[in-house]
Amino acid sequence: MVTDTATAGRALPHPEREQIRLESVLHALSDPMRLQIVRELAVREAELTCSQFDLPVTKSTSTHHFRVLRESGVIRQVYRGTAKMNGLRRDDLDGLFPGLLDSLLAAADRQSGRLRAGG
Amino acid sequence: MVTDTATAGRALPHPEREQIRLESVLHALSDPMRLQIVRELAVREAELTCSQFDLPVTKSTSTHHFRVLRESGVIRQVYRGTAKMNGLRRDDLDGLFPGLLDSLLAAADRQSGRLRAGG
DNA sequence: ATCGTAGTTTGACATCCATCGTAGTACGAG
DNA sequence: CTCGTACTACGATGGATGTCAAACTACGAT
Repeated sequence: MVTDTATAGRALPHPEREQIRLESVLHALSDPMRLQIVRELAVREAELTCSQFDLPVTKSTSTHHFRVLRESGVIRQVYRGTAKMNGLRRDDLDGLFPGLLDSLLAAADRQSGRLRAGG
Repeated sequence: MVTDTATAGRALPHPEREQIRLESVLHALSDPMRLQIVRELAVREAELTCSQFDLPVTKSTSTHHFRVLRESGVIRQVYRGTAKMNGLRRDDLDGLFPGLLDSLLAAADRQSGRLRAGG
């Protein structure tokens, strides 16, 4: 039943670093749900399972968003047992677009604070 | 008689600086056509008319893209006679999200060079 | 073997989006 | 007033997107 990649679990397609397209990254981050996921991944600085995020959508929709993030090269997903660990591809993004991720995260933080303060 | 600033015939709705949303900016820039427009505006550092861009789409589509950029707060559009001048809202964007625009432009430049080199 | 947990897949649906063509509007020059 | 230029508005269309519900798969624990 289990394939020969048993310990690694199922294989998930990721773009190579060189294949990551800026437009796809921006598109991935232009969704509030996905931006929230990325912000949380960045602040925790750890790999998180999908279910550790408290997203106001169903599981199917979560799956969809995580896949968009993975296929655009923003996160890396790895199976560990029944869980699926999600990690930010910080090295790849920083290598490709130095400073971009930090600017984006800072911008998101700023806006978040601004919205919280100004209503 | 050509007046300096106020032709003021048609007024175009722009979001105030505080109304600009990061997600909308990212969405606006996630389209290749619009990213190209913004890059050109940035490198020229001047206001350009719509027709000064050499976009591989029809005029209707151009109008659409410029409107998305304006409504997201990335560019400012002003009528001058029959022409429509387009300018990057650098001050507003830098004020809201310091460093973001430059990081994005640098990322776009990098990718452009990478794609040109690696075919 | 059975079960529960975690996530996937499929199908459906409403919406949005990029694009086009054609017809229309605004403005300056003659 | 008429004409050309520059851009807009409208309608259409094919494709992507976000969302859900329901059925399904994979894995660890009991």
